[in-house]
Amino acid sequence: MNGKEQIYKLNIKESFLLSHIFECGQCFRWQKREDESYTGVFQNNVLNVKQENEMITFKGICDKPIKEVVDDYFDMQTDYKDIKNKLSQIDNYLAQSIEYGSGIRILNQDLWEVIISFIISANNNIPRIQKIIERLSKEYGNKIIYNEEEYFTFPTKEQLSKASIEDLRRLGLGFRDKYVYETTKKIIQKEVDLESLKRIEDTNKIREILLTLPGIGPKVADCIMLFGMHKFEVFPIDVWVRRVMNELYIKNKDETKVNKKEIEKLAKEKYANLAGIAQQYLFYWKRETA
DNA sequence: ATGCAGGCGCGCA
DNA sequence: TGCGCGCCTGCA
Repeated sequence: MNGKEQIYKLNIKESFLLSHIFECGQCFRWQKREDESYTGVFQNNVLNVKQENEMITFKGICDKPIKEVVDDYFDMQTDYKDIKNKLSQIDNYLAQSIEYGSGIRILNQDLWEVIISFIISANNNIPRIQKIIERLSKEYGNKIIYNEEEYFTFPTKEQLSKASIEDLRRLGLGFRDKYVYETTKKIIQKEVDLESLKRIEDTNKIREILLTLPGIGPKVADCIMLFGMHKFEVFPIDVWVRRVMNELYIKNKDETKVNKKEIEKLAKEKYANLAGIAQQYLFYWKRETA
């Protein structure tokens, strides 16, 4: 199947909008094209996705049947309508943000890629994060040709372990170079084994383990669990979420002084086991309307 | 041009 | 435990 283009069409009525999915902050490797379609690389796949009304066309190079690849990656088995109904009943603020980001879905991304990507995201801006990840992929990933263009897979941990701290610095990672280097080493040596990590149920236990990796603090750990492990109950708190939670509920004059514990408590009480999804709607709404 | 961007790790009370 | 600070880099 490798090397040959596959096509898959799908009719979706709701809870699927490419701009919401790719611009809610969960992924870094999807580029919008002139025709409003998006092209991206994930695992060993290069995909172009075009949405026209309710018809969505997926095409590209996959190492498995494209339907399987798409259904898994785009989280087709999860009923977002049901989730949105539940969350909308919590309060009007959330209902409003859900309406705004109604097409958001949490992608099933590769855990390893998410770990490295979110270490890179620390104190960084999105264009630069994207550029760094592209350079890493071009330097250490595998080349895939599609429509006569070159694409590069995100490097495996073995591929990335070839990079020295100096190599990483040269690729523009800045002070995160040593975090990526050390974390890669720890994962290669199975000081943290990603396969066994995936089998752990308790999110607090997973977080505890992730926090032992350099460059991973509370926010990055929660992003990794939400985007790389589909843990819907975690609530990553970054500046935007702090901002929106303060504005909606806490109303402190100085948002930078808002206690993180207070936000955590609020999220748990209000959103419970769907806090992570609520976070995505709130984050997207606040950031897009800022 | 200085400040800032989707935090982390460190040192210090 | 909790807080303040410095940090690579690129871009406005």
